[in-house]
Amino acid sequence: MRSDSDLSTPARIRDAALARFGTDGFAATSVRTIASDAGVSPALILHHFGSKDGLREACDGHVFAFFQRTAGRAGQSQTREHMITDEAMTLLRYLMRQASEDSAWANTMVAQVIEMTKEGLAARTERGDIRPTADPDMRAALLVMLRLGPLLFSGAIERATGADVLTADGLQRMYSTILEILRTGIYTVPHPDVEEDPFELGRYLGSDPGPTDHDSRLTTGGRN
Amino acid sequence: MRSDSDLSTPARIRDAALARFGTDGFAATSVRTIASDAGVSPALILHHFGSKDGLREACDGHVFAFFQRTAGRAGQSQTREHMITDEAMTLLRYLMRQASEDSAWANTMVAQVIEMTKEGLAARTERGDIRPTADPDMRAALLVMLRLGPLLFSGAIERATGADVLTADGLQRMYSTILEILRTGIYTVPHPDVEEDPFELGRYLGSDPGPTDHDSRLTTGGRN
DNA sequence: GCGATCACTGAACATTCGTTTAGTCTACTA
DNA sequence: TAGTAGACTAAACGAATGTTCAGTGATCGC
Repeated sequence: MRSDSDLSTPARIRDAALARFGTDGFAATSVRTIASDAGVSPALILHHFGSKDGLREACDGHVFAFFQRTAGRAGQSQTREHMITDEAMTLLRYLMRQASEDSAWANTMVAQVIEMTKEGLAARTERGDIRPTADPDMRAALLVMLRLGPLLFSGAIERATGADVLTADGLQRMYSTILEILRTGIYTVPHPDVEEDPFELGRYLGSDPGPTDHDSRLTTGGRN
Repeated sequence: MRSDSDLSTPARIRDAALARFGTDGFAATSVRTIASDAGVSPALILHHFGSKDGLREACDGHVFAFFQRTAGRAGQSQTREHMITDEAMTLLRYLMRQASEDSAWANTMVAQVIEMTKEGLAARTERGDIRPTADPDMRAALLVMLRLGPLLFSGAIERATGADVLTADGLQRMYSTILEILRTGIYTVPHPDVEEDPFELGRYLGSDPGPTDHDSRLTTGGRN
């Protein structure tokens, strides 16, 4: 295990940026915040990376390089361990955050992940392990979303389930349930009546959690 | 169909804010942008809502009121239509965006959606329609994520599948595939060997899509 | 007609933002 | 040992941010 101080200064800055961009988003994170996290001056960041955008590109590059590296070890893993390391989780979260903010690079990257997932599923379908589907692209996309999307909603998921999916324990619990769903689905029969669908949005909302008086302003009009 | 000009000015401002906050996020959206969208001066927004935060609370309240209203019509829908209206989609996207930005209100709201989904699933499990599960909370959370999470990743999904999940057609295609997964899962046998899991992250990444020179800065050092 | 009220705006406010500049300190090289 | 290069910072820059303020014009009750 390397400690933060073992890293070069640019790498320390980049890691601080990755964490902040991943949790708070690009626009909501200031250069000064990253500088403070990394223990350097704001000017040094621009000295090394040219601009805030340049820093983001360095983050993109680091994410790509990391997965490029781990991709080389794919299929050679000796363990049954599917767990994500803390480092990979930070990078995946950054990637998904960037995609949610519609970064062209991140969108293409996620699309590639979906593509490779589709290919993996197709290969196993040919071998008979995986069911064929009417829409392989969409199925692969949804499976990637199911696995990586929750990284951006850890707060809501924790409130609902008590599990923090950003920790190893919570992630394990999530993966178990994902596998359960992918094994048998959720219906007892393959062709259920979906009319009474549990996702009908109308029945979704309960009591208002907020401290706000909400729409009242729209009727009382202004405040002067 | 009402047009924008039929709405009161505060409502028009609020709708512009909902759209912008939902697509770009709260921090990345300026009061001036919303004012321009709504065709008013920035000062008027603060006249009606007090602050940018007050405007967000009004958005929260509107989202809550909308679903509170449609919840009253739950189970009474005469059609088999599970489609989301454009308005509901905008509001759901706003809600998920807020949750992804860790808004306490949105997190609680999404947690409530998960809770009600869990209750719906439990009731149907008792009737024998839905399989029991070892982790009802997590399953409900994942189903909600599967359905609503993609609203924040429409760009990546479109790049991978060609379907824009923010339109009725794309959404229909997504829902069909979700139902397919929930009917039978993806495995041909209920207890597959998950060691060779299609989600293993190592095999995920292909060629770099970016125009960036990436990590090179970290080794060449600075730019001066 | 008159005062009050309220929707609404232009201009300015203070703060924060990303960025630039000038300069210090350290380390290596000739 | 003089000189150069690069890591690094304090201070300031202009632009953008959220917000305030003074004021205009219309509407309404009296």
